Amino acid sequence: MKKITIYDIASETGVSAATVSRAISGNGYVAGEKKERIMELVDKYNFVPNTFAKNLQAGYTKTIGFIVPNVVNQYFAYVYYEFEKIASEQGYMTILLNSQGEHEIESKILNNFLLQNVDGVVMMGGRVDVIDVSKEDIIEIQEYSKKVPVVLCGRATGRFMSNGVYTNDDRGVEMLLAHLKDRGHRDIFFIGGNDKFYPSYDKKVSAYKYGEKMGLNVRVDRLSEETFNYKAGVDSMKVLLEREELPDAICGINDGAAVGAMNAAIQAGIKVPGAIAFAGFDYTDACRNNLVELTSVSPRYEYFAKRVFRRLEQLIRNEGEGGHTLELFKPELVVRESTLYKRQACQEGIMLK
Amino acid sequence: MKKITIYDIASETGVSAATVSRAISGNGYVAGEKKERIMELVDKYNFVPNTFAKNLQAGYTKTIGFIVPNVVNQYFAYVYYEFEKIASEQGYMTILLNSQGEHEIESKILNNFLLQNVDGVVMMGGRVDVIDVSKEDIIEIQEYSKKVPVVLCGRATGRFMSNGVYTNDDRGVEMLLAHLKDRGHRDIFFIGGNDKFYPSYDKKVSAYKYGEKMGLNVRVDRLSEETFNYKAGVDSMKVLLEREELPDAICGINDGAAVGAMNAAIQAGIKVPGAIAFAGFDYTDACRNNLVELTSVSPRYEYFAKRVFRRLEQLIRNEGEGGHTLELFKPELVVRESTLYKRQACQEGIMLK
DNA sequence: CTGAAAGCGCTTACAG
DNA sequence: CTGAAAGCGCTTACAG
Repeated sequence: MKKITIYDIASETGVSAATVSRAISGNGYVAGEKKERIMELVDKYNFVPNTFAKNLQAGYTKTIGFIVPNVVNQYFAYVYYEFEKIASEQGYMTILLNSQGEHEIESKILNNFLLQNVDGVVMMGGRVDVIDVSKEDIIEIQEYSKKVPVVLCGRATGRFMSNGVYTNDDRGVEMLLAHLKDRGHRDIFFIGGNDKFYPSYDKKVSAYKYGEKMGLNVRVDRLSEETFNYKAGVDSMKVLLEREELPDAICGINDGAAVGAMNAAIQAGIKVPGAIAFAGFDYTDACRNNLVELTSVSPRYEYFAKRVFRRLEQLIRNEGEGGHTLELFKPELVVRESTLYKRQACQEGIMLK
Repeated sequence: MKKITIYDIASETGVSAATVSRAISGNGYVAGEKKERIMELVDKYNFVPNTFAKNLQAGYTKTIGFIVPNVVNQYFAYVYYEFEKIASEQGYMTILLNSQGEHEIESKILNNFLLQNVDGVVMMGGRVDVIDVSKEDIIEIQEYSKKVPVVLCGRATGRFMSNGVYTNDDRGVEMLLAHLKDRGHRDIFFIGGNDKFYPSYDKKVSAYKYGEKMGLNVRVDRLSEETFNYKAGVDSMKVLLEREELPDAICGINDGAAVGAMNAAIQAGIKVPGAIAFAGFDYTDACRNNLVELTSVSPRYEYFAKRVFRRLEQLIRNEGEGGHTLELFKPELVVRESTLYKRQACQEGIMLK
């Protein structure tokens, strides 16, 4: 089964390859009657022009490489989903690869993207977020960013001399604390995460900063070996339950941790919503699929993904400012049942609208 | 900034382009000293051979197109994650696109994959699972499967004259019912899903079949406008709670529905685990991230993905049997807390190990 | 071990 | 409106 080419169509129609090319691509004029005959054959043979030959001319691939630690994590799945949607609309295909957050795998993927001649690369997680990156990991990205347009989804991207687009976590924490304060909460406990990753560390710093500013009693203590998952929340809550006094509100480093803590509290017989407020970050499905719906800081996935795409396309087109830029955008606080009670009202058992 | 080519390297080294090609690709002999000088320049210029020119020769892309309705759904995320892992190991890149289950989007994606010259295509969800597909949708896949190797992840793939690799849901239902019977349950209720999709419809048929075979009182009734999510479970449970008598066990069409039902039961003050057993399908994180861990039928993602990849590669290499094949494989029952009690023991309030 | 040359399949000024 | 021809950047028999 021989591959059909533009030449086969040309000879069968009795025209030149150039004319066939024009007829198919729509660039240039072709007599109506000739065009019809050509298109008939295209249909008959299911002819599809060879992209390589095409790209060899064009010099671009309309392909974007996308790295996440793991799509199974819904945070990354949402960002990718939205990104793919806008990229597809703009005629780009997206290659999604999972790095498992491992720097060697990242390197391998980056290299493969290069060999694949992707037009641009988006990278999330892994070394992008690691506070204590090695010199080599930094240099690799610096060099890489010279070869192909790169957008890193993270806050600390200046060190890579690359471009960053990310949620303004500082604002997110501020909004959440303001909301909790408004509900009358004073003792606020942050659980989950660790100090190795910026998204986690930054929230801690912001929590203390705004806690002080707002006159709240904020405490950040991970309380578990686990870090970014449900179990981290369960473990942490169990530790807290041992203590003489419980906080007014508990914030998880992400929704998973928050829901874990909330469920552990429920299991211990604590009235939720009510006796303790709970909140998380990321606004994943975990917020909804639970006994009590969780208040969460949403990165606004669609908007996020669009900003990433827009920046990447600028770079691909060589538009916009050169050098490396960092764009941070404000997240959105989604208030749900878990923080519906006012501290006061809660003590009296009254639920607010 | 001009693109470096093999010719630039050649002239700067004073050798022919052919020699540079040999040095870089490793095909053919090159004098050690020349090779060194060439590789130095490759390093200096960060030279990466143009894949199009390469592929134009080779005739393949080492690229696979993968369609899912939505990666945000963890079932698909797990399959993709495992597939990408094995595909990457074998030197393939995977393009992941979301169809939202819409047939027009599927068509568009399929066409783009063709233009992209992918070596093969994997398709999940959408029309693959729809019982009442249109003639056109069927023909499209039939024709498509002639142009490029395709593996459909579904049970009813014969109609597409294509290749199928899928979980044996019939066995899954059988295993689950056998387990529930073993625990002493007789009245078993299946909730969620609908009759439009095979994975849902098949489970219903199997449930009745094995129910009868095992002497169980099986009932399948979706009880909700919602179908495959948490809310379907919550709604269904609320309906059941209105009835005079509750079943011994409730099975959700997937984990989400099962957890929704379980949570609604807990909220209504029913003792879980204990008074009612709960189970789901897919073994997603929802099974673990909950007050009570859920028993679930796992598709064994890694194995699943490997079978899909293996079959696709056979097709790409033109190995294995021609014609269209359907491979079904046995899932695995993962037993957890939610079905730990025996019916009898539960009535007496004793938990079993 | 190495170079000249043809070829992969398309596109696009150029000249009519 | 159309054809001949060069070119995109690489690879690979072929002949030394």
